[in-house]
Amino acid sequence: MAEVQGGEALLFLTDEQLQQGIEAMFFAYQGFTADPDRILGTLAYGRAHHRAIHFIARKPGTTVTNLLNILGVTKQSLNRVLRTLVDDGLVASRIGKLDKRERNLHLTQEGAALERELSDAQRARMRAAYRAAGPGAVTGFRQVLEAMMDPEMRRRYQTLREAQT
Amino acid sequence: MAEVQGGEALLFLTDEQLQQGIEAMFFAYQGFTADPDRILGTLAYGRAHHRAIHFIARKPGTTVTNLLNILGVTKQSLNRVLRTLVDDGLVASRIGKLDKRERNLHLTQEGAALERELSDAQRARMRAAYRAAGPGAVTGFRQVLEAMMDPEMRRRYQTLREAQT
DNA sequence: CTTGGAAAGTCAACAAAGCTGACGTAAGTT
DNA sequence: AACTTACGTCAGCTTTGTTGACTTTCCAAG
Repeated sequence: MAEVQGGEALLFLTDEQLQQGIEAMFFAYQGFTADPDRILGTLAYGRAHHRAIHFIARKPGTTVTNLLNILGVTKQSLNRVLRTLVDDGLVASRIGKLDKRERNLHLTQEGAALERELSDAQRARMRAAYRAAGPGAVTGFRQVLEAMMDPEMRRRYQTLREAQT
Repeated sequence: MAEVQGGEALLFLTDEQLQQGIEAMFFAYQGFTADPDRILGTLAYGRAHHRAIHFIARKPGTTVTNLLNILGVTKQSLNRVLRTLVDDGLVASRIGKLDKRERNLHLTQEGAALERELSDAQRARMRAAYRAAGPGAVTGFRQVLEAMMDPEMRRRYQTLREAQT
């Protein structure tokens, strides 16, 4: 019976199956970061810069504190990265209009160009993976990933989804 | 028609959808490593130690070079981690019987105990995510992850699956 | 059988990026 | 006026990656 197949996955979640899921995450994440890493390697930037650029592009005008919460690092760590990006003219940090303590972060033209280059590479891989796995798999993929997040991060992830620029 | 749904996911892969997949990977990976990181934080170990322990447990007697290929780091980087594990009595490094240049790596009782603690935490989260997402989602999850890997890594991943101790 | 190269592993030094703690300044809030 | 928040920075430490130089061991060609 077909029911056995589905039931099996739910009821007989062997340690071996879970282990394979864990290893799949590990190897897939390597692939996930491989293309941007290659591009960044040629410049003087790392993965931390990519993450900052990504989320500034995603939510233009976002504040430092907001970025901090999304990335889950300390402000000292983020500041180091942000400073180089501002100094190099990839990111503009403007004093907030309403609350002058805040800094609103935007990508400059140059920053947006790098963002596009990085995103294009990563999206191309994601697209290829989606295509290879098929439409049904995509839904499952997203469901499991979402369930794997910490509740706090899931909230932020969903917030990003809603705020589609 | 139901066909439209499936077709849509394939044909209308908007950048926005791909972007969400990318962000899901990012946030999910944070959750994926959160539990082991918490445990490791109390000890003097980090994520690199976890990875080494994991794959030694997975393939007892494996060599340093093999581990190197799986982890995708330099041997010097791995060596540092390995040395502390050996010094602390978590890993046994025995000179190879056939080829004395090789070292066969095994977990000691103490090492196996830590491995179990870490694995249990990570498996628990994976199990919870699988349960929450449902049996159908699990297949899709694995398919997309597998498609996202570099071919080289996919080969290694599949090798691990076959060699179930 | 020797010798020369390749492979496995180790030591040293450096870089990226995370962390904590302390402190300063400006701007809101009570 | 006192408190809090947002941001930036200095200093110092840790983990984990990198390259370069080295030893030991193995194997194969001469």
